[in-house]
Amino acid sequence: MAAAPGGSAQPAGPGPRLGFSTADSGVGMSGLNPGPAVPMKDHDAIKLFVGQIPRGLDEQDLKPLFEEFGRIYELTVLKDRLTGLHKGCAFLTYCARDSALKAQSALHEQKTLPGMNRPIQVKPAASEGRGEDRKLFVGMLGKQQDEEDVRRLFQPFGHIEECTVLRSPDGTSKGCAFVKFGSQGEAQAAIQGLHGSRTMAGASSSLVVKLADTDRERALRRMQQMAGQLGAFHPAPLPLGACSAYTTAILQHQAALLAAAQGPGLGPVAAVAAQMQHVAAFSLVAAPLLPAAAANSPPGSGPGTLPGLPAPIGINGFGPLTPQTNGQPGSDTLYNNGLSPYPAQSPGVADPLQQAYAGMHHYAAAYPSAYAPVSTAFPQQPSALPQQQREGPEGCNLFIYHLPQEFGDAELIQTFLPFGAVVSAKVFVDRATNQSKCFGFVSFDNPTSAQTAIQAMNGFQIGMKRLKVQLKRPKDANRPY
DNA sequence: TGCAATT
Repeated sequence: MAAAPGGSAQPAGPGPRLGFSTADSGVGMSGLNPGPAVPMKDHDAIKLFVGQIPRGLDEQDLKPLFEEFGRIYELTVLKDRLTGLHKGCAFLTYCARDSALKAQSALHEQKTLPGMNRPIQVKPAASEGRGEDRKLFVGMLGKQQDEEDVRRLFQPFGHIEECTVLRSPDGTSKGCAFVKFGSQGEAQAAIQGLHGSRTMAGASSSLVVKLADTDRERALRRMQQMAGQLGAFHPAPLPLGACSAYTTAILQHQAALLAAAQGPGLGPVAAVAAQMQHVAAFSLVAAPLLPAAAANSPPGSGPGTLPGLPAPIGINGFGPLTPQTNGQPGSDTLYNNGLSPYPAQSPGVADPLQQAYAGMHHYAAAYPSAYAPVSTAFPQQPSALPQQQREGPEGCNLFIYHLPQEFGDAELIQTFLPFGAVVSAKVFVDRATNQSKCFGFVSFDNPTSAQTAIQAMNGFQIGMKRLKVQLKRPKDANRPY
C-alpha cells in the first residue's frame, strides 16, 4: 500500500493512522511521525542515531524493537536522497528522554540484528551534540571548587562526559569550568536548573551556566581582543565625552614623555623600533578623537604628516585641554626640566615620531578597513600583533587605581603605550553591572618600562582624581619555596 | 575608592 507523500500529516482522517498501533498500516516510505493526537515529545528529548540496521528493515519493522523502551515520537530510516536506497541507519526520537536513555543502554552495541556483522548502534545523534551544544561554560564558581565538586553539582542533570576546571598555570582555579554532557537535552536541563540558582562561596555573583562558545564565537572574541589591544578598531567614534579630553591630555603629555621614556636602558635604535609601533597605534586612535587638535595642524605641516592619514596628534594643541598638573610628579617635572618634546637625536637615528608614522602605515596596511585609502602595499606584520599573553614577568605589571569611570581597555593601553611594549592592559569591569571598577592592570615586557610608567603617571591628575600607578601586588601563593 | 583575566 502506498502511503501519502510525507506519510505523516493526514489531517482529520478517520483514525490516527500514525499512532503507533501495532497494526501494519503501511506507513513506511517517509518515516513515522506523530499525528495530531500524539503528545509532543519532552523538551529534553534526545534524538538518537541508530546504526547497523539491515537494509531490509523499514520503520514498521523497527518500531516494535524500539517501542519496548517507550513511546516513539519519530522514527525515520535514512535513505539516499537520490536513489531512495536504505542507508542502513535511522533517527529515532522518543517522547520521553528517559526512553532514549534506556534504549541506548539496552541496545547500543548490545545486540546484532540479523544479517549484520556488527552490533547495533544507538546513541545520541550527531546533531544532538555536534559542536558545543552539549558543552557548558560554568562561571562564578568558588576558587576552591574542584572537578569533583563541579561534577556533584551537575551530575543530577545527566551523564557528564567531561568536566574541567579552568586553572592558571600555577594551578589556581579561575573560578570557571567546562562541563560536557552526553546530550544537548541534559545540557539544557542543567542550564535551567543551575544558572543563577545559587552563589558559590567566594564568588562575587550567582552561578553562571550557559552554552560554551562555539568555535566561531571564540574566534570572534579573539579578534575583538586583538582589536581592543591594538586600539585600532573603534567601530564608532568613542562615546566618551569627557574621556576624550582626558585621553587627549594624557596623550599630549606622553608625546613628550616618549622621548624621555626611551632614555637609558634600551639602546636608542631598539627603543625607537620598539616604540614606533606603539605610538602608531595610539595615534590611529587619538587622531579621530581629536578633530580640534588635528585641525590645529594644517595638512602636511606637522612633523611627518602623511597624505591619506588623519593628522596625528602632535605636541601642539595644548590649550584648553591641558590638565591641571601643578605639582604632579612625573608630568610637570618633565615639562619643567627643560626637556624638549623634540630632543636632539643621535646622528643616524630618525625622529621617533617620523618613525612612528612609518609604523602607522604598517598598521593601516594591516587593517585596511580602518583606513581604507592607504595603500596595502606594505606587508602585514603578524608577528607584531599582540599575543594572548596576559601578564609580564614580575616587576613588569602595574596596578592602576583611580581611573576615570569612562576609561576602557583602549584608553588604558593608549595611556601606557608610550612607555614601552604593553603586553596587556585591562580595566576591571564589574561583571554584574558592566561598569568599570576604576582600576586596572597594565603589563609591560620589561621592568624598565614599568618603572618609567610609574614615574611618569603615578599621581597624574585627571579631573578630580589622581592616578595611582604602582607595581601590582605579586601573588605570593605557590612560591616555589 | 584598593590588586584580574571565561575556552
